[in-house]
Amino acid sequence: MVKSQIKPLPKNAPITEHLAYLLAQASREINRQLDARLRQEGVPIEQWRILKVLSDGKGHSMGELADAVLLNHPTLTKMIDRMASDALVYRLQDADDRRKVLMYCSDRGRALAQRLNLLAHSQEEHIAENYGNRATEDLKRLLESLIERAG
Amino acid sequence: MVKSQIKPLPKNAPITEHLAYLLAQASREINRQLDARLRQEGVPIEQWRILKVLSDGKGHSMGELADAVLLNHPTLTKMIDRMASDALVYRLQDADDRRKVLMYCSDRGRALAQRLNLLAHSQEEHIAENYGNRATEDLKRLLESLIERAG
DNA sequence: GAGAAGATATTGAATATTCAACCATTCCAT
DNA sequence: ATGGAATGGTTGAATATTCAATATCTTCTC
Repeated sequence: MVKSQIKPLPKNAPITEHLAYLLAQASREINRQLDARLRQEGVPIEQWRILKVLSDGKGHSMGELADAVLLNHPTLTKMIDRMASDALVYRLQDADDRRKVLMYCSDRGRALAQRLNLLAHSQEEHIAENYGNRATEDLKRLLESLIERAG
Repeated sequence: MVKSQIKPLPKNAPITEHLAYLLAQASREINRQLDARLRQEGVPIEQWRILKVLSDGKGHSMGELADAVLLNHPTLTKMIDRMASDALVYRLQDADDRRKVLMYCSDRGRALAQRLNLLAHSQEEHIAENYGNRATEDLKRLLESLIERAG
């Protein structure tokens, strides 16, 4: 039995060998493509994420939502302000813990979410076609386990 | 022979099943950790990338650099302004094509780059330890090929 | 149960990013 | 060679994000 063939990252490896860089590059590119599709509805990616999470119909607190959609609290507050004035979502104070604000999406928001889901779904399919189902699935599973350990 | 076992993404899959989301989440988390380390030197990730690219000693045009460090042009211009006033980098007009500006890093910049490389390298090692060499390598190769096809 | 400590969300000022317009230079066609 | 298109970079205004401070409510402790 032979020791692992994998060589350690050389001290002065090019930036393209760093995991942090590869993740940033891939994320940037894929999200740029997704963004281009969602712009058909004039909606930035973060709003799609918010609508998607809220379309389960349950109330979600701001903190919960911020984690789920990868935004920090003040940024989310301001984005929700915009979406509320577009009548896509609305706030209700939590009766059990009155510090909390529960977010819901309106019928209008839910309808938009559905149209956005179609656009996002078609992008996923496009990736799977070009890149291969196997590779796509492998990549997703590796990312999930990285996220789990890194958290 | 059996057809692929991989099932297509359901129409209303949770957001955590979307590749774009997983990439954003993983990139955010890993880069947040890297950022925390680089802050020991008071430098944001983008400046590390810039210094790393420029420490080959050759001149790099702004456009070239913007691509390499994942910033768009105006953002890069302003960041270079700051780094130039910190005497980390300097501009020289390209003699062959006077539209271009070539960027170089100073000795001070190169020294900082070396310290940053150590911090970044130790993070890579930390990831490889916690996550496994095999998984880390697999993930990198999958990301590289995704980037290649998506470009 | 009173008061301190912690949690949740928002705000306002400072900072950073983006979009569109701009200037300078080079390339290309005539 | 000359005028128009294309390329490379910067700037300024508009927009978005972040940090620190704040207000409100809950929980814990004595």
